[in-house]
Amino acid sequence: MTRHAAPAPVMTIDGDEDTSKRRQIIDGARGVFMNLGFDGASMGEIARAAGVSKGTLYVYFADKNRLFEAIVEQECLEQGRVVFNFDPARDVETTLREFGCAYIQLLCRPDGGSAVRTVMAIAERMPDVGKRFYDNVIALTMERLGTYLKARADHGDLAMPDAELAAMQFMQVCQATLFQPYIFQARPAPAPAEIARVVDSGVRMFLAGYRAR
Amino acid sequence: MTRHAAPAPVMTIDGDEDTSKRRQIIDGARGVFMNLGFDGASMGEIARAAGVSKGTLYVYFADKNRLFEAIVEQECLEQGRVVFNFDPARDVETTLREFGCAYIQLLCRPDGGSAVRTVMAIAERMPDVGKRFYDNVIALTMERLGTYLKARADHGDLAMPDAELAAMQFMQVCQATLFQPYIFQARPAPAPAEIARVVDSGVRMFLAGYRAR
Amino acid sequence: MTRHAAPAPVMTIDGDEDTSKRRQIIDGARGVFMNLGFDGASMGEIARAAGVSKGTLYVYFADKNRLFEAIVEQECLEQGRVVFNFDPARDVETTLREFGCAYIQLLCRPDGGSAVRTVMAIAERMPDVGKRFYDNVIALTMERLGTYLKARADHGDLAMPDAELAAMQFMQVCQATLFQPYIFQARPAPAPAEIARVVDSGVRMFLAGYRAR
Amino acid sequence: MTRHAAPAPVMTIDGDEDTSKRRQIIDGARGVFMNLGFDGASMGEIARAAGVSKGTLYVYFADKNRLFEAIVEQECLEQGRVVFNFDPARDVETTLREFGCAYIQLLCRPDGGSAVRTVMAIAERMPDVGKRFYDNVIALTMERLGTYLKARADHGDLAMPDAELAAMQFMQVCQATLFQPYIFQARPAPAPAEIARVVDSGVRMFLAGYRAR
DNA sequence: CATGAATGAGCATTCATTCAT
DNA sequence: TATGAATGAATGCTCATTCAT
Repeated sequence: MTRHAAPAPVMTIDGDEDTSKRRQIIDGARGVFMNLGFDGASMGEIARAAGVSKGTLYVYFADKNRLFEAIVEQECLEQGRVVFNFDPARDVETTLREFGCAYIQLLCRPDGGSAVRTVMAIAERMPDVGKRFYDNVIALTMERLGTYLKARADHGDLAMPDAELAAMQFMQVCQATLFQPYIFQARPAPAPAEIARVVDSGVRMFLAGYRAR
Repeated sequence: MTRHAAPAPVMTIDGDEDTSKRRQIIDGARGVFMNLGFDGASMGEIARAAGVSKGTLYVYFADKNRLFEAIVEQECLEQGRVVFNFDPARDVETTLREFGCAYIQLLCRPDGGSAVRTVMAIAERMPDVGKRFYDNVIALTMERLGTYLKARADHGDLAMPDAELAAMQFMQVCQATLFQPYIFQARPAPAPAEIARVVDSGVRMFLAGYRAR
Repeated sequence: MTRHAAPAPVMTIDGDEDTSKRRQIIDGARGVFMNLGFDGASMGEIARAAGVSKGTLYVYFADKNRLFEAIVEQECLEQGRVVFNFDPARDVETTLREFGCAYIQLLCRPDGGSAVRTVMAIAERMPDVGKRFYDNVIALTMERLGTYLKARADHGDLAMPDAELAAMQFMQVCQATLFQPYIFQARPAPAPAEIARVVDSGVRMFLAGYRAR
Repeated sequence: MTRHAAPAPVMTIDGDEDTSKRRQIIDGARGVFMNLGFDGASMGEIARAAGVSKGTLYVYFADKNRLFEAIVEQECLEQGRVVFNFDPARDVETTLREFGCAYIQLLCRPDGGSAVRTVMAIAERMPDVGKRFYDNVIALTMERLGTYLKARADHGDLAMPDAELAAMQFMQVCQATLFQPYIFQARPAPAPAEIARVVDSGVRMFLAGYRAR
């Protein structure tokens, strides 16, 4: 899926094509892109950060756009790999509380916030990149949570007409006073206790609305 | 070196400094910055859009950063001027529904979304700008809604330990499936009916959680 | 005709728009292009030769191609302005001899030869430029000589079915052993005496073929 | 550093050094150089066209210049091998007409024109290459034609003081309206009928001037 | 104050060349 | 010998900024 025209290593047994240079570039470039934004990042800076020459960048990526796309793709993969515990057998309150805290912690990690910020910033000029990130990261999480909620609804704990809407509502409610001050640099990343407090409040409101009577 | 306060206009009677050139520049520049982002906007383009020469830009603003800051400042002022009907006498459900719809419509207007996107994008490099926007636009709205909610709590309609948290929760819950797909360009701006549906659901959840029993 | 989007001088009385910078750039660039060829000439070198900054080049010309086109256009104008004495009243032999010598001298001047070489070299990638040069320089001279020949034919001195073909034949015959060794750098520019000898021989052959009997 | 003479092939019986890789490179590179010019041709493109790696290019040729020189050398050899029928026993008019047509056809073939163009273009920067091409292709043809003309002069058909000058005059006169429009891309390659017409006219003029009386 | 011509540092990108394998 | 990954200098071009008028 993410295969590119990069030179294939000759003597590796397993198919990890992303080893060595290509991966090294992506790893180095991610930080630069995320810290400075697409326009703010220069290929020279990226080359330095990745520990390769500028020319090598172009051996593995056709141009700056493609390199950026690969970074976002990688970010999608990694953020998509984050697994929350949606075991349908677990009780709703604990599950939501744990998920909420983990989700906010992810969003408010320097990496998480930067990815959201950087991709959102470029979305107008590179809609495909924006859509891809939304689909593979945000919508994916929403779907997974939605599936869990539906399972609990079938189980009789919850009652809701639209599980995915409910999922997104919960994800949003958890952000409440946490994410926006952080992403706008109005406040530093929230402390775990603060997160717990806000998520707790969110869980209470969510359950008040959707608990089966 | 060049002054930041606008030159005193010679022929105006009242001291409205923003009347003439300075204002004209801000008005022209806003669109360019919001559509193309800070880095994407060039001073030449801005000069053209504002109908002045590039040199004149530097008569009123020390550099590109300062001009951008002024734009955001102006944006704050204007978005802060948006008044929602928080008449403490109005009933909660209607007030929330109306506010929610208006708020989402504002966020999902090309201008509204662009401002959020543009400021968020630059927040890492220009934290002051980000903080200022957050404080004057988002937090301000939160405070106003919070004040209203508190009034209704005092009135006995609602019961809540933290009115501002509740306010932000409501603002977030209204965004649910609407704002993020829009800002990431995964979907076009939501239709009014869709907004109404999501806001409705948000109001229901909010009241389930905070209605006084 | 050759008007471009260059800034117009404000206080000149006559309409010489090409004064100052634009002209200065063209003059400086010509040498660089002609000596090094289109690809060999760098915009940096051109800027240095013209005594302006690299940025200024782009104020007057959209890109390297356009600058080159302007050079060729200028060259066409100037080479087109070269006037040979085609007074229809003059006798054929003298006229041809004088024209032939002047023409070869033009072709074998460093400037003349370089223009031919440089434009010919780029003709495959920029056919318009090649065609323009051919039309405005070579074909124009052919037409003027053709017109003269026709006049002399009408006068009864010459007899020829196709005056323009005859004109080109004469132009080619004059080059004989002179132009190609020069343009291929196999020999330095021919001395006037050598030119006279070859042109003389060409005139004799031409008149043998086309003198009216 | 790297040798210029080709590596001694290990498995060929006869000493034909140009058989294998070196020849393969030259064959592949010729088209690229001729189509794109010296500067326009990249070593990467050449490697691809020749079906070898970029590194291999440098095994056989010290650098791009040396490779180009070898191409021209090869071109000289091949164009020098083109044999026109200069049988001294053949009658002058037929011989000239046939040679003229063949010569123009050669010049106006894509390959022929491109070689002339490409070498002429580089002659200022690589005078040796230009001279070599002139000597081995153009002058050689001139000498052969000159030798034939002299033979016919000795035979009594023609009378001329300088056979090589006469040869070049004929070669030039044949080009008349054909070669320059073609090489400047002002017109497509001339049709055979058109060539015949112009060459015919050239033959007539030539014989009028040099036929023994 | 207003202009816009001029600047030069900076950018993304290309490409001849090298070298370890 | 043959490879192709890696290099880094050089290129065309942009743009924030300055300054004489």
